[in-house]
Amino acid sequence: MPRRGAGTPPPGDLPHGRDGNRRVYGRDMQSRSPASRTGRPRSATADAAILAATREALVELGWSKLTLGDVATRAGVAKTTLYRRWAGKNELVVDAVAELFDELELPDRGSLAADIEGVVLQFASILALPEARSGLMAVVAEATRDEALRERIRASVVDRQKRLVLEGRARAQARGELAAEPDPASSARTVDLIFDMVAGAVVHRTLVSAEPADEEWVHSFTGVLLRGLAGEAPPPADV
Amino acid sequence: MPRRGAGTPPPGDLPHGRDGNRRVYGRDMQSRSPASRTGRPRSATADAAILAATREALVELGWSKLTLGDVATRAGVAKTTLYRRWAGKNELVVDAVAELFDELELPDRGSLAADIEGVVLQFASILALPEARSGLMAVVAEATRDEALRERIRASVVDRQKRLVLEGRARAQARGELAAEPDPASSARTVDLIFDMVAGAVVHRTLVSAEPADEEWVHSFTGVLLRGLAGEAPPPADV
DNA sequence: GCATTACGCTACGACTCGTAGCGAAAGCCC
DNA sequence: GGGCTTTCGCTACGAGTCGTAGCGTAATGC
Repeated sequence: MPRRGAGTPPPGDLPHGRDGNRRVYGRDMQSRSPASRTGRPRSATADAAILAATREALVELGWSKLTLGDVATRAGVAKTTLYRRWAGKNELVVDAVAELFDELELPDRGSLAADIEGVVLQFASILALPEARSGLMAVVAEATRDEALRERIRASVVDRQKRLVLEGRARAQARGELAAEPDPASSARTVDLIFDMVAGAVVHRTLVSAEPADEEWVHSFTGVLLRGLAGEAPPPADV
Repeated sequence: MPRRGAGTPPPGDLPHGRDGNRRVYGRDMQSRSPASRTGRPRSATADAAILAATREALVELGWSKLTLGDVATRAGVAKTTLYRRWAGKNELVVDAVAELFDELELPDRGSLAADIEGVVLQFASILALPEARSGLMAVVAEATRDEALRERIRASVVDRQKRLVLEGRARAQARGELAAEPDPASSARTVDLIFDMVAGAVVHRTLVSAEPADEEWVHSFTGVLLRGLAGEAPPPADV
Protein backbone atom coordinates (compact mmCIF):
# COMPACT_ATOMS: atom_id res chain seq x y z
CA MET A 1 0.00 0.00 0.00
CA PRO A 2 2.27 2.82 -1.17
CA ARG A 3 1.64 6.14 0.35
CA ARG A 4 2.28 9.65 -0.89
CA GLY A 5 5.67 11.13 -0.29
CA ALA A 6 4.63 14.68 0.44
CA GLY A 7 5.06 14.53 4.19
CA THR A 8 7.08 17.09 6.05
CA PRO A 9 7.12 16.91 9.81
CA PRO A 10 6.81 20.46 11.06
CA PRO A 11 9.31 21.02 13.83
CA GLY A 12 7.10 22.36 16.54
CA ASP A 13 4.39 24.61 15.25
CA LEU A 14 1.54 22.33 16.13
CA PRO A 15 -0.63 23.09 19.12
CA HIS A 16 -0.05 20.01 21.26
CA GLY A 17 3.44 20.74 22.35
CA ARG A 18 4.62 17.20 22.62
CA ASP A 19 7.78 15.64 21.37
CA GLY A 20 8.43 16.33 17.76
CA ASN A 21 8.70 13.25 15.65
CA ARG A 22 5.40 11.71 16.56
CA ARG A 23 3.27 12.63 13.63
CA VAL A 24 4.81 10.96 10.64
CA TYR A 25 2.59 12.29 7.90
CA GLY A 26 2.52 9.47 5.51
CA ARG A 27 5.30 7.04 5.97
CA ASP A 28 8.75 8.46 5.53
CA MET A 29 10.35 10.96 7.82
CA GLN A 30 13.62 11.71 6.12
CA SER A 31 12.52 12.24 2.52
CA ARG A 32 12.91 15.98 2.63
CA SER A 33 12.43 16.55 6.26
CA PRO A 34 14.91 19.03 7.66
CA ALA A 35 14.00 22.44 6.34
CA SER A 36 11.23 22.93 3.84
CA ARG A 37 9.61 26.00 5.30
CA THR A 38 8.29 27.37 2.09
CA GLY A 39 4.74 27.24 0.89
CA ARG A 40 1.52 27.37 2.79
CA PRO A 41 1.88 25.85 6.26
CA ARG A 42 -0.44 23.22 7.55
CA SER A 43 -3.34 24.40 9.58
CA ALA A 44 -2.76 23.64 13.22
CA THR A 45 -6.39 24.18 14.06
CA ALA A 46 -7.35 21.60 11.47
CA ASP A 47 -5.09 19.15 13.20
CA ALA A 48 -6.75 19.68 16.53
CA ALA A 49 -10.20 19.55 14.98
CA ILE A 50 -9.45 16.26 13.26
CA LEU A 51 -8.20 14.58 16.41
CA ALA A 52 -11.15 15.86 18.40
CA ALA A 53 -13.52 14.68 15.70
CA THR A 54 -11.85 11.29 15.74
CA ARG A 55 -12.45 10.91 19.46
CA GLU A 56 -16.02 12.05 19.02
CA ALA A 57 -16.59 9.49 16.30
CA LEU A 58 -14.99 6.80 18.44
CA VAL A 59 -17.52 7.50 21.16
CA GLU A 60 -20.50 7.48 18.84
CA LEU A 61 -19.54 4.79 16.38
CA GLY A 62 -16.77 2.73 17.85
CA TRP A 63 -13.73 1.55 15.98
CA SER A 64 -15.15 -0.66 13.30
CA LYS A 65 -17.84 1.72 12.12
CA LEU A 66 -15.61 4.77 12.18
CA THR A 67 -14.88 5.99 8.66
CA LEU A 68 -12.37 8.61 7.65
CA GLY A 69 -14.95 10.34 5.52
CA ASP A 70 -17.14 10.80 8.54
CA VAL A 71 -14.27 12.14 10.61
CA ALA A 72 -13.44 14.63 7.90
CA THR A 73 -17.01 15.87 7.81
CA ARG A 74 -17.11 16.25 11.58
CA ALA A 75 -13.85 18.15 11.59
CA GLY A 76 -14.97 20.41 8.76
CA VAL A 77 -12.08 19.46 6.50
CA ALA A 78 -11.86 17.63 3.23
CA LYS A 79 -11.29 13.90 3.23
CA THR A 80 -8.18 14.37 1.14
CA THR A 81 -6.64 16.52 3.83
CA LEU A 82 -6.94 13.63 6.22
CA TYR A 83 -5.16 11.30 3.85
CA ARG A 84 -2.44 13.86 3.31
CA ARG A 85 -1.54 13.77 7.00
CA TRP A 86 -2.17 10.25 8.18
CA ALA A 87 -1.46 6.98 6.48
CA GLY A 88 -4.77 5.51 7.57
CA LYS A 89 -7.25 4.84 10.29
CA ASN A 90 -4.76 3.17 12.57
CA GLU A 91 -2.31 6.02 12.75
CA LEU A 92 -5.05 8.58 13.14
CA VAL A 93 -6.67 6.81 16.06
CA VAL A 94 -3.35 6.28 17.79
CA ASP A 95 -2.68 9.99 17.71
CA ALA A 96 -6.21 10.83 18.82
CA VAL A 97 -6.05 8.46 21.76
CA ALA A 98 -2.50 9.37 22.67
CA GLU A 99 -3.56 12.89 23.55
CA LEU A 100 -5.68 11.45 26.33
CA PHE A 101 -2.56 10.24 28.09
CA ASP A 102 -0.92 13.63 28.19
CA GLU A 103 -2.14 14.42 31.64
CA LEU A 104 -0.59 11.43 33.39
CA GLU A 105 1.48 12.55 36.36
CA LEU A 106 2.95 11.03 39.47
CA PRO A 107 2.58 13.34 42.43
CA ASP A 108 4.63 12.31 45.43
CA ARG A 109 2.21 10.96 47.97
CA GLY A 110 4.81 9.92 50.48
CA SER A 111 4.79 6.14 50.14
CA LEU A 112 5.12 3.59 47.39
CA ALA A 113 1.65 2.22 48.04
CA ALA A 114 0.08 5.66 47.82
CA ASP A 115 2.04 6.50 44.69
CA ILE A 116 0.91 3.32 42.99
CA GLU A 117 -2.69 3.83 43.94
CA GLY A 118 -2.59 7.37 42.64
CA VAL A 119 -1.21 6.57 39.25
CA VAL A 120 -3.36 3.49 38.80
CA LEU A 121 -6.45 5.54 39.51
CA GLN A 122 -5.37 8.09 36.91
CA PHE A 123 -4.77 5.39 34.37
CA ALA A 124 -8.11 3.82 35.16
CA SER A 125 -9.93 7.11 34.75
CA ILE A 126 -8.50 7.44 31.26
CA LEU A 127 -9.47 3.91 30.34
CA ALA A 128 -12.96 4.63 31.58
CA LEU A 129 -13.43 7.13 28.75
CA PRO A 130 -15.33 5.52 25.90
CA GLU A 131 -13.05 7.02 23.28
CA ALA A 132 -10.10 5.34 24.95
CA ARG A 133 -11.83 2.02 25.43
CA SER A 134 -12.95 1.74 21.83
CA GLY A 135 -9.80 2.96 20.25
CA LEU A 136 -6.91 1.73 22.30
CA MET A 137 -7.56 -1.98 22.16
CA ALA A 138 -8.34 -1.83 18.47
CA VAL A 139 -5.07 -0.22 17.52
CA VAL A 140 -3.20 -2.61 19.78
CA ALA A 141 -4.86 -5.43 17.91
CA GLU A 142 -3.87 -3.94 14.59
CA ALA A 143 -0.36 -3.40 15.86
CA THR A 144 0.17 -7.13 16.21
CA ARG A 145 0.62 -7.17 12.45
CA ASP A 146 2.27 -3.78 11.95
CA GLU A 147 5.68 -3.10 13.39
CA ALA A 148 5.59 0.62 12.60
CA LEU A 149 2.24 1.02 14.27
CA ARG A 150 3.51 -0.82 17.34
CA GLU A 151 6.41 1.58 17.55
CA ARG A 152 4.06 4.52 17.21
CA ILE A 153 1.95 3.26 20.09
CA ARG A 154 5.01 2.65 22.16
CA ALA A 155 6.28 6.16 21.65
CA SER A 156 2.94 7.90 22.08
CA VAL A 157 1.26 5.92 24.83
CA VAL A 158 3.32 3.22 26.45
CA ASP A 159 6.57 5.01 27.13
CA ARG A 160 4.77 7.86 28.77
CA GLN A 161 3.36 5.43 31.31
CA LYS A 162 6.53 3.49 31.77
CA ARG A 163 8.31 6.68 32.79
CA LEU A 164 5.99 6.82 35.77
CA VAL A 165 7.01 3.33 36.82
CA LEU A 166 10.65 4.32 36.65
CA GLU A 167 10.02 7.43 38.66
CA GLY A 168 7.95 5.73 41.33
CA ARG A 169 10.50 2.98 41.70
CA ALA A 170 13.35 5.42 42.11
CA ARG A 171 11.42 7.25 44.78
CA ALA A 172 10.66 4.06 46.64
CA GLN A 173 14.29 3.02 46.55
CA ALA A 174 15.31 6.43 47.85
CA ARG A 175 12.84 6.00 50.68
CA GLY A 176 14.19 2.53 51.44
CA GLU A 177 10.92 0.82 50.56
CA LEU A 178 12.51 -1.17 47.76
CA ALA A 179 15.96 -2.63 47.55
CA ALA A 180 18.26 -1.02 45.03
CA GLU A 181 19.03 -3.13 42.01
CA PRO A 182 22.51 -2.30 40.79
CA ASP A 183 22.56 -4.44 37.66
CA PRO A 184 21.02 -2.30 34.93
CA ALA A 185 19.85 -5.25 32.83
CA SER A 186 18.13 -6.86 35.76
CA SER A 187 16.68 -3.52 36.75
CA ALA A 188 15.24 -2.99 33.29
CA ARG A 189 13.62 -6.40 33.39
CA THR A 190 12.05 -5.61 36.72
CA VAL A 191 10.66 -2.33 35.47
CA ASP A 192 9.18 -4.04 32.44
CA LEU A 193 7.64 -6.69 34.64
CA ILE A 194 6.08 -4.17 36.99
CA PHE A 195 4.79 -2.19 34.07
CA ASP A 196 3.16 -5.18 32.44
CA MET A 197 1.59 -6.18 35.72
CA VAL A 198 0.19 -2.76 36.52
CA ALA A 199 -0.99 -1.74 33.09
CA GLY A 200 -2.14 -5.23 32.21
CA ALA A 201 -4.23 -5.63 35.31
CA VAL A 202 -5.96 -2.29 34.88
CA VAL A 203 -6.61 -2.85 31.20
CA HIS A 204 -7.92 -6.33 31.78
CA ARG A 205 -10.13 -5.19 34.62
CA THR A 206 -11.71 -2.34 32.70
CA LEU A 207 -11.86 -3.75 29.18
CA VAL A 208 -12.18 -7.51 29.50
CA SER A 209 -13.87 -7.95 32.83
CA ALA A 210 -15.71 -4.70 32.14
CA GLU A 211 -15.71 -3.75 35.80
CA PRO A 212 -14.62 -0.38 37.14
CA ALA A 213 -11.15 -0.07 38.60
CA ASP A 214 -12.42 1.90 41.56
CA GLU A 215 -10.65 2.78 44.78
CA GLU A 216 -11.50 -0.45 46.49
CA TRP A 217 -10.16 -2.53 43.66
CA VAL A 218 -7.03 -0.41 43.32
CA HIS A 219 -6.40 -0.76 47.03
CA SER A 220 -6.63 -4.52 46.90
CA PHE A 221 -4.50 -4.63 43.79
CA THR A 222 -1.79 -2.54 45.36
CA GLY A 223 -1.81 -4.79 48.41
CA VAL A 224 -1.19 -7.88 46.32
CA LEU A 225 1.41 -6.16 44.19
CA LEU A 226 3.42 -5.03 47.18
CA ARG A 227 2.97 -7.90 49.60
CA GLY A 228 2.00 -10.79 47.37
CA LEU A 229 -0.85 -13.23 47.54
CA ALA A 230 0.49 -14.90 50.63
CA GLY A 231 1.29 -11.59 52.28
CA GLU A 232 -1.45 -10.44 54.53
CA ALA A 233 -4.43 -12.63 53.92
CA PRO A 234 -7.27 -10.28 53.07
CA PRO A 235 -6.28 -6.64 52.78
CA PRO A 236 -7.85 -4.63 55.57
CA ALA A 237 -10.97 -2.79 54.53
CA ASP A 238 -9.71 0.56 55.69
CA VAL A 239 -10.46 2.14 52.35
CA MET B 1 -29.03 -4.18 12.07
CA PRO B 2 -31.88 -6.69 12.14
CA ARG B 3 -30.92 -10.26 11.70
CA ARG B 4 -32.73 -13.26 10.36
CA GLY B 5 -34.77 -15.32 12.75
CA ALA B 6 -34.04 -18.73 11.30
CA GLY B 7 -31.56 -19.83 13.92
CA THR B 8 -31.95 -23.09 15.76
CA PRO B 9 -29.19 -24.12 18.10
CA PRO B 10 -28.60 -27.83 17.55
CA PRO B 11 -28.34 -29.57 20.89
CA GLY B 12 -25.04 -31.27 20.59
CA ASP B 13 -24.41 -32.64 17.16
CA LEU B 14 -21.49 -30.40 16.39
CA PRO B 15 -17.99 -31.78 16.42
CA HIS B 16 -16.34 -29.72 19.15
CA GLY B 17 -18.03 -31.19 22.14
CA ARG B 18 -18.18 -28.07 24.23
CA ASP B 19 -21.03 -26.68 26.22
CA GLY B 20 -24.15 -26.29 24.25
CA ASN B 21 -25.41 -22.77 24.03
CA ARG B 22 -22.30 -21.15 22.72
CA ARG B 23 -23.12 -20.84 19.08
CA VAL B 24 -26.11 -18.61 18.80
CA TYR B 25 -26.79 -18.71 15.09
CA GLY B 26 -28.16 -15.32 14.40
CA ARG B 27 -29.35 -13.51 17.44
CA ASP B 28 -32.32 -15.07 19.19
CA MET B 29 -32.21 -18.40 20.93
CA GLN B 30 -35.79 -18.92 21.97
CA SER B 31 -37.69 -18.25 18.74
CA ARG B 32 -38.38 -21.89 17.98
CA SER B 33 -35.51 -23.43 19.73
CA PRO B 34 -36.42 -26.56 21.67
CA ALA B 35 -37.06 -29.35 19.22
CA SER B 36 -36.98 -28.82 15.51
CA ARG B 37 -35.15 -31.91 14.37
CA THR B 38 -36.71 -32.11 10.98
CA GLY B 39 -35.20 -31.02 7.70
CA ARG B 40 -31.66 -31.18 6.47
CA PRO B 41 -29.20 -30.87 9.33
CA ARG B 42 -26.38 -28.43 9.27
CA SER B 43 -23.09 -29.73 8.09
CA ALA B 44 -20.77 -30.19 11.03
CA THR B 45 -17.76 -30.44 8.76
CA ALA B 46 -18.66 -27.09 7.26
CA ASP B 47 -18.63 -25.63 10.73
CA ALA B 48 -15.16 -26.89 11.45
CA ALA B 49 -13.93 -25.81 8.02
CA ILE B 50 -15.27 -22.31 8.52
CA LEU B 51 -13.63 -21.87 11.90
CA ALA B 52 -10.35 -23.25 10.62
CA ALA B 53 -10.52 -20.97 7.59
CA THR B 54 -11.19 -18.04 9.88
CA ARG B 55 -8.06 -18.73 11.88
CA GLU B 56 -6.08 -19.17 8.68
CA ALA B 57 -7.33 -15.85 7.37
CA LEU B 58 -6.52 -14.19 10.69
CA VAL B 59 -2.94 -15.31 10.34
CA GLU B 60 -2.56 -14.18 6.76
CA LEU B 61 -4.64 -11.03 6.74
CA GLY B 62 -5.20 -9.93 10.30
CA TRP B 63 -8.46 -8.68 11.70
CA SER B 64 -9.14 -5.56 9.69
CA LYS B 65 -8.49 -7.07 6.29
CA LEU B 66 -10.35 -10.27 6.99
CA THR B 67 -13.55 -10.45 4.95
CA LEU B 68 -16.34 -12.96 5.29
CA GLY B 69 -16.35 -13.59 1.59
CA ASP B 70 -12.73 -14.63 1.75
CA VAL B 71 -13.37 -16.92 4.68
CA ALA B 72 -16.24 -18.55 2.82
CA THR B 73 -14.03 -19.20 -0.19
CA ARG B 74 -11.28 -20.68 1.95
CA ALA B 75 -13.76 -22.94 3.73
CA GLY B 76 -15.34 -24.04 0.47
CA VAL B 77 -18.81 -22.88 1.42
CA ALA B 78 -21.07 -20.16 0.13
CA LYS B 79 -20.96 -16.75 1.71
CA THR B 80 -24.64 -16.99 2.52
CA THR B 81 -24.01 -20.07 4.62
CA LEU B 82 -21.70 -18.04 6.76
CA TYR B 83 -24.30 -15.37 7.33
CA ARG B 84 -26.89 -18.00 8.16
CA ARG B 85 -24.81 -19.18 11.11
CA TRP B 86 -23.08 -16.13 12.47
CA ALA B 87 -24.34 -12.64 12.94
CA GLY B 88 -21.13 -11.11 11.66
CA LYS B 89 -17.38 -10.96 11.79
CA ASN B 90 -17.21 -10.42 15.52
CA GLU B 91 -19.12 -13.52 16.50
CA LEU B 92 -17.32 -15.67 13.99
CA VAL B 93 -13.88 -14.66 15.19
CA VAL B 94 -14.83 -15.16 18.82
CA ASP B 95 -15.83 -18.72 18.10
CA ALA B 96 -12.75 -19.35 16.00
CA VAL B 97 -10.43 -18.03 18.66
CA ALA B 98 -12.30 -19.68 21.51
CA GLU B 99 -11.43 -23.10 20.20
CA LEU B 100 -7.79 -22.32 20.85
CA PHE B 101 -8.48 -22.16 24.56
CA ASP B 102 -10.00 -25.61 24.75
CA GLU B 103 -6.79 -27.25 25.76
CA LEU B 104 -6.20 -25.19 28.89
CA GLU B 105 -5.64 -27.45 31.88
CA LEU B 106 -4.21 -27.20 35.35
CA PRO B 107 -2.14 -30.27 36.20
CA ASP B 108 -1.25 -30.51 39.86
CA ARG B 109 2.41 -29.69 40.13
CA GLY B 110 2.59 -29.84 43.88
CA SER B 111 2.87 -26.19 44.82
CA LEU B 112 1.03 -22.98 44.14
CA ALA B 113 4.04 -21.41 42.47
CA ALA B 114 4.49 -24.36 40.14
CA ASP B 115 0.79 -24.45 39.33
CA ILE B 116 0.77 -20.77 38.46
CA GLU B 117 3.84 -21.04 36.30
CA GLY B 118 2.35 -23.97 34.47
CA VAL B 119 -0.92 -22.36 33.61
CA VAL B 120 0.64 -19.04 32.73
CA LEU B 121 2.98 -20.74 30.33
CA GLN B 122 0.04 -22.49 28.69
CA PHE B 123 -1.83 -19.24 28.38
CA ALA B 124 1.23 -17.54 26.96
CA SER B 125 1.73 -20.25 24.39
CA ILE B 126 -1.81 -19.69 23.12
CA LEU B 127 -1.31 -15.94 22.96
CA ALA B 128 1.85 -16.53 20.99
CA LEU B 129 -0.20 -17.92 18.12
CA PRO B 130 -0.74 -15.25 15.49
CA GLU B 131 -4.38 -16.19 15.03
CA ALA B 132 -4.96 -15.53 18.71
CA ARG B 133 -2.99 -12.31 18.81
CA SER B 134 -4.79 -10.77 15.86
CA GLY B 135 -8.23 -11.88 16.75
CA LEU B 136 -8.55 -11.75 20.48
CA MET B 137 -7.71 -8.12 21.06
CA ALA B 138 -9.86 -7.02 18.17
CA VAL B 139 -12.98 -8.69 19.44
CA VAL B 140 -12.32 -7.40 22.91
CA ALA B 141 -12.13 -3.94 21.43
CA GLU B 142 -15.40 -4.45 19.60
CA ALA B 143 -16.94 -5.83 22.76
CA THR B 144 -16.54 -2.50 24.51
CA ARG B 145 -19.55 -1.37 22.52
CA ASP B 146 -21.49 -4.63 22.34
CA GLU B 147 -22.88 -6.21 25.48
CA ALA B 148 -23.89 -9.45 23.76
CA LEU B 149 -20.45 -9.87 22.28
CA ARG B 150 -18.87 -9.27 25.66
CA GLU B 151 -21.03 -12.00 27.14
CA ARG B 152 -20.06 -14.34 24.33
CA ILE B 153 -16.39 -13.74 24.99
CA ARG B 154 -16.90 -14.24 28.68
CA ALA B 155 -18.61 -17.56 28.17
CA SER B 156 -16.26 -18.86 25.50
CA VAL B 157 -12.88 -17.62 26.61
CA VAL B 158 -12.75 -15.85 29.94
CA ASP B 159 -14.72 -18.19 32.14
CA ARG B 160 -12.69 -21.14 30.99
CA GLN B 161 -9.59 -19.44 32.31
CA LYS B 162 -11.16 -18.21 35.48
CA ARG B 163 -12.07 -21.77 36.39
CA LEU B 164 -8.37 -22.51 36.53
CA VAL B 165 -7.84 -19.71 39.01
CA LEU B 166 -10.58 -21.08 41.21
CA GLU B 167 -9.13 -24.55 41.04
CA GLY B 168 -5.58 -23.50 41.76
CA ARG B 169 -6.66 -21.39 44.66
CA ALA B 170 -8.65 -24.19 46.20
CA ARG B 171 -5.66 -26.49 45.92
CA ALA B 172 -3.36 -23.95 47.51
CA GLN B 173 -5.77 -23.47 50.38
CA ALA B 174 -5.97 -27.21 50.86
CA ARG B 175 -2.19 -27.33 50.98
CA GLY B 176 -2.11 -24.50 53.50
CA GLU B 177 -0.28 -22.16 51.14
CA LEU B 178 -3.10 -19.65 51.16
CA ALA B 179 -5.40 -18.69 53.97
CA ALA B 180 -9.00 -19.73 53.54
CA GLU B 181 -11.40 -16.89 52.87
CA PRO B 182 -14.77 -17.78 54.34
CA ASP B 183 -16.77 -14.79 53.11
CA PRO B 184 -18.00 -15.75 49.63
CA ALA B 185 -18.28 -12.18 48.41
CA SER B 186 -14.78 -11.32 49.50
CA SER B 187 -13.54 -14.56 48.03
CA ALA B 188 -15.13 -13.78 44.69
CA ARG B 189 -13.48 -10.38 44.65
CA THR B 190 -10.12 -11.93 45.35
CA VAL B 191 -10.52 -14.45 42.55
CA ASP B 192 -11.46 -11.69 40.13
CA LEU B 193 -8.45 -9.67 41.21
CA ILE B 194 -6.05 -12.55 40.77
CA PHE B 195 -7.55 -13.33 37.42
CA ASP B 196 -7.20 -9.80 36.15
CA MET B 197 -3.63 -9.65 37.39
CA VAL B 198 -2.56 -12.92 35.80
CA ALA B 199 -4.37 -12.66 32.50
CA GLY B 200 -3.75 -8.94 32.22
CA ALA B 201 -0.03 -9.24 32.78
CA VAL B 202 0.38 -12.01 30.24
CA VAL B 203 -1.75 -10.25 27.65
CA HIS B 204 0.05 -6.97 28.14
CA ARG B 205 3.43 -8.61 27.98
CA THR B 206 2.74 -10.49 24.77
CA LEU B 207 0.51 -8.06 22.90
CA VAL B 208 1.46 -4.57 24.03
CA SER B 209 5.06 -4.94 25.03
CA ALA B 210 5.40 -7.53 22.26
CA GLU B 211 7.89 -9.56 24.24
CA PRO B 212 7.65 -13.31 24.80
CA ALA B 213 6.30 -14.54 28.11
CA ASP B 214 9.02 -17.14 28.42
CA GLU B 215 9.99 -19.20 31.42
CA GLU B 216 12.25 -16.59 32.88
CA TRP B 217 9.58 -13.94 32.73
CA VAL B 218 6.92 -16.25 34.12
CA HIS B 219 9.20 -17.18 36.98
CA SER B 220 9.78 -13.57 37.90
CA PHE B 221 6.11 -12.79 37.54
CA THR B 222 5.11 -15.63 39.83
CA GLY B 223 7.60 -14.44 42.39
CA VAL B 224 6.11 -10.98 42.50
CA LEU B 225 2.57 -12.30 42.49
CA LEU B 226 3.21 -14.57 45.45
CA ARG B 227 5.64 -12.55 47.54
CA GLY B 228 5.11 -9.01 46.34
CA LEU B 229 7.51 -6.38 45.14
CA ALA B 230 9.10 -5.99 48.52
CA GLY B 231 9.30 -9.74 49.05
CA GLU B 232 12.62 -11.18 48.12
CA ALA B 233 14.57 -8.66 46.11
CA PRO B 234 15.55 -10.39 42.87
CA PRO B 235 14.12 -13.85 42.44
CA PRO B 236 16.83 -16.50 42.49
CA ALA B 237 17.90 -17.58 39.06
CA ASP B 238 17.19 -21.23 39.66
CA VAL B 239 15.01 -21.48 36.59
C1' DG C 1 5.49 38.93 -8.11
C1' DC C 2 6.93 34.15 -7.94
C1' DA C 3 7.72 29.56 -6.37
C1' DT C 4 5.99 26.37 -3.28
C1' DT C 5 3.00 23.99 -0.46
C1' DA C 6 -1.63 23.06 1.63
C1' DC C 7 -6.51 23.16 1.02
C1' DG C 8 -11.41 22.15 -0.64
C1' DC C 9 -13.93 19.95 -3.97
C1' DT C 10 -15.48 16.51 -7.35
C1' DA C 11 -15.20 12.29 -9.50
C1' DC C 12 -13.69 7.74 -10.01
C1' DG C 13 -12.86 2.35 -10.08
C1' DA C 14 -12.44 -1.25 -6.89
C1' DC C 15 -13.96 -3.54 -3.22
C1' DT C 16 -16.92 -5.21 0.74
C1' DC C 17 -21.25 -5.59 2.89
C1' DG C 18 -25.46 -8.03 3.95
C1' DT C 19 -29.63 -9.62 1.72
C1' DA C 20 -33.02 -11.74 -1.63
C1' DG C 21 -34.37 -15.30 -4.53
C1' DC C 22 -33.91 -19.58 -6.73
C1' DG C 23 -33.39 -24.69 -7.48
C1' DA C 24 -31.27 -28.66 -5.56
C1' DA C 25 -29.73 -31.63 -1.73
C1' DA C 26 -30.28 -34.14 2.66
C1' DG C 27 -32.35 -35.44 6.36
C1' DC C 28 -36.91 -37.09 9.14
C1' DC C 29 -41.80 -39.40 9.28
C1' DC C 30 -45.65 -41.82 7.32
C1' DG D 1 -41.28 -44.40 -2.14
C1' DG D 2 -43.69 -39.80 -1.22
C1' DG D 3 -44.09 -35.72 1.36
C1' DC D 4 -42.28 -32.21 4.50
C1' DT D 5 -38.75 -29.33 6.24
C1' DT D 6 -34.47 -27.16 6.50
C1' DT D 7 -29.99 -26.27 4.61
C1' DC D 8 -26.92 -25.50 0.81
C1' DG D 9 -24.65 -23.32 -3.32
C1' DC D 10 -25.19 -19.92 -6.52
C1' DT D 11 -26.16 -15.44 -8.68
C1' DA D 12 -27.37 -10.84 -8.44
C1' DC D 13 -28.17 -6.60 -6.27
C1' DG D 14 -28.06 -1.63 -3.97
C1' DA D 15 -25.56 0.63 -0.63
C1' DG D 16 -21.56 2.08 1.32
C1' DT D 17 -16.38 2.74 1.97
C1' DC D 18 -11.80 3.02 0.28
C1' DG D 19 -7.86 5.58 -1.35
C1' DT D 20 -6.45 8.32 -5.28
C1' DA D 21 -6.29 11.75 -9.15
C1' DG D 22 -7.03 16.11 -10.85
C1' DC D 23 -8.20 20.80 -10.64
C1' DG D 24 -8.47 25.55 -9.09
C1' DT D 25 -7.61 28.37 -5.09
C1' DA D 26 -5.49 30.09 -0.64
C1' DA D 27 -1.48 31.11 2.21
C1' DT D 28 3.14 31.46 3.10
C1' DG D 29 8.68 32.69 2.21
C1' DC D 30 11.96 34.90 -0.84
